[in-house]
Amino acid sequence: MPDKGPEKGPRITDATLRQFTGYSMKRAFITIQADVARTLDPFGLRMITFSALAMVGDNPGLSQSQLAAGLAIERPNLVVIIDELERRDLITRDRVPTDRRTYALQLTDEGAQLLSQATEALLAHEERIMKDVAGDDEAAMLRAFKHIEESAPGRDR
Amino acid sequence: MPDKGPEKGPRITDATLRQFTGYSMKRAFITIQADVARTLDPFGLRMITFSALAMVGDNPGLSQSQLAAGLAIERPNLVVIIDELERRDLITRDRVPTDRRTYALQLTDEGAQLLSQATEALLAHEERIMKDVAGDDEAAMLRAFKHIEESAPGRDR
DNA sequence: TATTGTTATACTCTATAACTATA
DNA sequence: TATAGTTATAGAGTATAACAATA
Repeated sequence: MPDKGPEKGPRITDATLRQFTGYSMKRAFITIQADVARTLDPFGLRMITFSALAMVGDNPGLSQSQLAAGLAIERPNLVVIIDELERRDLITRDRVPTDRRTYALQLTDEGAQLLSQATEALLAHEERIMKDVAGDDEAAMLRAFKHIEESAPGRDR
Repeated sequence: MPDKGPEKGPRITDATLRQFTGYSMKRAFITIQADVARTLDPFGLRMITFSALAMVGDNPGLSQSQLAAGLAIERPNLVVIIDELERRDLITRDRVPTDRRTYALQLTDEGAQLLSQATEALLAHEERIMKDVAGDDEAAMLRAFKHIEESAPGRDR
């Protein structure tokens, strides 16, 4: 026996799992997710609270139901998220006169400023994570994502 | 006002979020994840239990610690997974004489057969989900995943 | 009757501390 | 003392049922 190399290494193969796009995508996604979480932490934001801020910023005046649908989360789960963002004076819940059931969500100036800063930080991190990915490959990946999303059977949510 | 179109549509934009690869990847991943879950359900498997079967199949005799590391989950969480697979007679926990602390995990014949059937079903579904993705784009996407994973700061887990 | 926001609740996934038995 | 497997537990994230106010 010549050399077994470092005795401790797990030396595990994932050959079968590597056949599946979903497996590779999960690993890449976990990497990105962890980096996003680290990047947003100094702003007191999580992925979901940042997404909520961004979507309210893009769609001022939308309702909680619309936002929940846009974020693909259930309405009850959005309530606590909006509670938190409102408590921090990042968004406002404005009553709408024509339908007193709904709230019109708006960013405060402070919310818009935080969103802008967090967006900038995320873009910088994204650039670092994608630094070894060829520009053509990134474009191809985004095309693939679009087709995958469109392949969903029940994509009416 | 000419035509407002269907009155009910949310008409929400995610322009800001679409700047981020992580956001598009999350949506694509959720699509795939849901399809994988539907596909594995008839086999009584979840994504994580299928992955455990596949990795034991590729690495017969590995320990629970090695498997947990390979699956990137914590050891305590693997225990219940192995409990379940063992109870269903899909894998065995064999004592190893040289180190009585560890178990050597093996697929049973039944486990190997179920793994084979589930793998076949997953590959068929994968083909359907990727049907509109150009072959070059799929290869580019997988290259991108690899670079993203390698960009992780603390990738020593 | 249906919808918006809400409360309560439950289930899954994930993470950590601490124990036991072995080494 | 260190490690493998285990137990208990806690925290996220996510999902459903049911209610009050309003349409």
